[in-house]
Amino acid sequence: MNTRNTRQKDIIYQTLSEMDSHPTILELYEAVKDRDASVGQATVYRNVSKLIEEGMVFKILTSDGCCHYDANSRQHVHFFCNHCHRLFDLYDIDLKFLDKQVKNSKYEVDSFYVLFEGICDKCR
Amino acid sequence: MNTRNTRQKDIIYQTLSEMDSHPTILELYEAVKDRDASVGQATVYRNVSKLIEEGMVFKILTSDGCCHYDANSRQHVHFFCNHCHRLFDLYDIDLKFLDKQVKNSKYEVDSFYVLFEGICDKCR
DNA sequence: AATATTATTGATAATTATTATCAATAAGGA
DNA sequence: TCCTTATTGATAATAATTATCAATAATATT
Repeated sequence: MNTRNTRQKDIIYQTLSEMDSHPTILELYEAVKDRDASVGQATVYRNVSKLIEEGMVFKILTSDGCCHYDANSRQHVHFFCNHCHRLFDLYDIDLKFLDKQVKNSKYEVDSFYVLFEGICDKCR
Repeated sequence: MNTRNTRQKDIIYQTLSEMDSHPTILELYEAVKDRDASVGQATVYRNVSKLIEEGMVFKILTSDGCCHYDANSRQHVHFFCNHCHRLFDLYDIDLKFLDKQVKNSKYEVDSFYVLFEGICDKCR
């Protein structure tokens, strides 16, 4: 037996999947606690790392220091507002061109990641 | 007088500019110390932040926890090898199509950032 | 179903990265 | 040259993440 399916891992993945925001670990931990207060913070860290390795969850990198997480596998761009610090999805940016170049690359590209930074429509 | 040009800031920018790797703060700090051992670590943090605000330096985000920095303003893609953890530039990826979409966006996009992750040619 | 094995957990300590504090220094205008 | 105050270096404080370890529970074996 190599890995085990645990109740905690299920709860963590389900909770993240149902969040449309892109929570930090701490925010995810708070949401998980609402479902099961016994789940520890270290368990959230551990399982999110596992889910990333399994390709079920993606790490989102922004300028604001800490990491955000996303269980949405549909290809999309992230937008980070430097003013209100909101992080959200853009589905109307076409990435087919990039996809094609990735496939023709001499490197083995497992994933790619596109982040826009600027001022969102609400803030300006 | 609002901001001042300091010897330390010059050294930090020059040092980063001449590094073709994309150092972390600590690696940059070590390189800076070789030029002037009196420069403190906090000064490196502070000046890199300033240089980012001024658009002279870019923060590179990878999966490996800490941030890397780049003084190269030429538009390019970063590749992070999940095996050897090297981070390097790709200049042969065409981003014109992204540029175009950025300009037509309803958001004010100040910068965008493209990262590929996978296995580099040396590692496979 | 009962048992044995060991991956995983929760709690907490340790580590690491980054930011804040503050007296001393030095950039640059007067 | 003097004055003002932004910046510095050293260090403390904070925040994010990882390591430790006994207790628990998932699952393979009996």
